[in-house]
Amino acid sequence: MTQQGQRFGKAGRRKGREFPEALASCYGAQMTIRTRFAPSPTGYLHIGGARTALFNYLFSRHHGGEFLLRIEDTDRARSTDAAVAQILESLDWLGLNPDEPPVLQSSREARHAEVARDLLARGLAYAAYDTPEALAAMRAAAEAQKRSFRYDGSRWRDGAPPPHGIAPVIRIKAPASGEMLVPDLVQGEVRVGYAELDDLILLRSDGTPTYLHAVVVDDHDMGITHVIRGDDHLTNTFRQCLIYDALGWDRPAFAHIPLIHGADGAKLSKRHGAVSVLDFRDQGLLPEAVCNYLLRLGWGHGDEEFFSRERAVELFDLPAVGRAASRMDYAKLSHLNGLWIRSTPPERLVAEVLARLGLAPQDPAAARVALLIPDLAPRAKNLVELAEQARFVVAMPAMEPKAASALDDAARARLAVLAKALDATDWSRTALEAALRDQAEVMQVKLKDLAQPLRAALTGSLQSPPMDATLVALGRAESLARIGAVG
RNA sequence: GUCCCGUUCGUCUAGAGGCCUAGGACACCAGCCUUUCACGUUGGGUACGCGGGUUCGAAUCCCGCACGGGGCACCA
Repeated sequence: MTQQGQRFGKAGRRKGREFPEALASCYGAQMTIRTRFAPSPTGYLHIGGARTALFNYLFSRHHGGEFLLRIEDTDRARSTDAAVAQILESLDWLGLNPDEPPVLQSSREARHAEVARDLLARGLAYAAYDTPEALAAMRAAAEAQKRSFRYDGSRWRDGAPPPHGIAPVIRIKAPASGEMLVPDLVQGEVRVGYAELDDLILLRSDGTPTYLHAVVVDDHDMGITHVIRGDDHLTNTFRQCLIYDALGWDRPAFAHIPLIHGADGAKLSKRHGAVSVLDFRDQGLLPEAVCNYLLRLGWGHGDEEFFSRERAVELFDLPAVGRAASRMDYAKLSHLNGLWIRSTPPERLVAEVLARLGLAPQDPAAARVALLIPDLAPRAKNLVELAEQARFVVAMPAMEPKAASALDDAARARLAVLAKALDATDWSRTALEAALRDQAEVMQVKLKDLAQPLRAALTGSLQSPPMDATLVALGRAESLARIGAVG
């Protein structure tokens, strides 16, 4: 059995999904897998889109294929250059850069029209002369009779004479009976009666392509082998297959992944909190954590929770993706981010923190930050917190009330003695810790009763990394100055 | 309304007929560790939507119901 065969052996029967032979063979065939992410630039890249992009990326990488990007900007009124830039920036931040330059759908309108006209010439599509008003009336009539609306273009199909003064749309001739079967790598076999599908519009009366048509033509021309997208497109797939079939083109494999919902189970929107990828970046999340979290939404691998990009590429495959929508859980994202912060090289964290504190790398305070980061990292859930916690080494902050109350007369007296002892100590963590313990013993107080006042004096707070680390980061002169300042 | 899809702890999930007195993670609670706060660690409670089948045996297969989501544009 080949490696491919084994993989499909497990995947193909997962969760009761039986994949048809055709799909199984295409899955194992020696072809280069090409996936694409195709957002429309009408707003920022949100978390749902990011996951779709991630799954496309991971799937193509897992199978040694390519990942492409297409900007679906055919809706000129709503598309903006700013949105395109934001999407590109978001994908770059997530580390999901396409293997080829992005394709602008708007640049391909001539090709879309050409394909539609070809269908028309071959008698597989027809011109329809209904006005928007007439269409609206038909829809209203259907609703009044409580039956679902299905466009009936038999007049034009049968060659009724074109009326004057109405620019036609081009509609496809859909089969009237039978059943369409669409194999889906996530959903299994999905079927629908042709009677449910009507003659959709390929080209609008102004000659521009509709979404359904443009997508089919572009995916075909770009050599897309696997269309992976949100399951809000599932029923669109039937309509697109109508076009593929009419054209005589091979249909790509489809995979419709479930949507992400907010904590209340409703479609994710701004009121649920941060949903834009760039918001997550600004809130101090690491791209690795965001991808890790997104990967675990709707997909799992045994008890594993922590996935590097490499590990994700190694393990990810479509048949293991669940079919139910999942809810966004910010607490878990935050936890994962903490995990990632703890496993990120300190140099990178230092760079992030310096940027957030507005410090140049050559700034004297930058060195103190760098010294403290390894001890700060386990205490922060995100980069914003990390930067805030490092701020005290740059300049002595205002004393917190609780910290101030830890500095009573007795405490200050102890600090004065401690300062002398420290000044006589080698400025290393081990020596400083020993000195601290020695002094506590000499003063006959608990270490805590010496450490907390010291912490208050040094950081203005009652929470910080261990005192030896803090003293080293601050340096001898600054540490003694801060102790002196409260005496 | 109609078509399509779904339903395991509060949440994300493991689970492909016996390994399930249902496992892991987040969150929550309690203990330990400790120089504070974290980190770490130990333990705890909480789930197979409901009803019928099939089977010696079902979270797993089938049917129905309920509930939820998505689509039904000259938007994408």
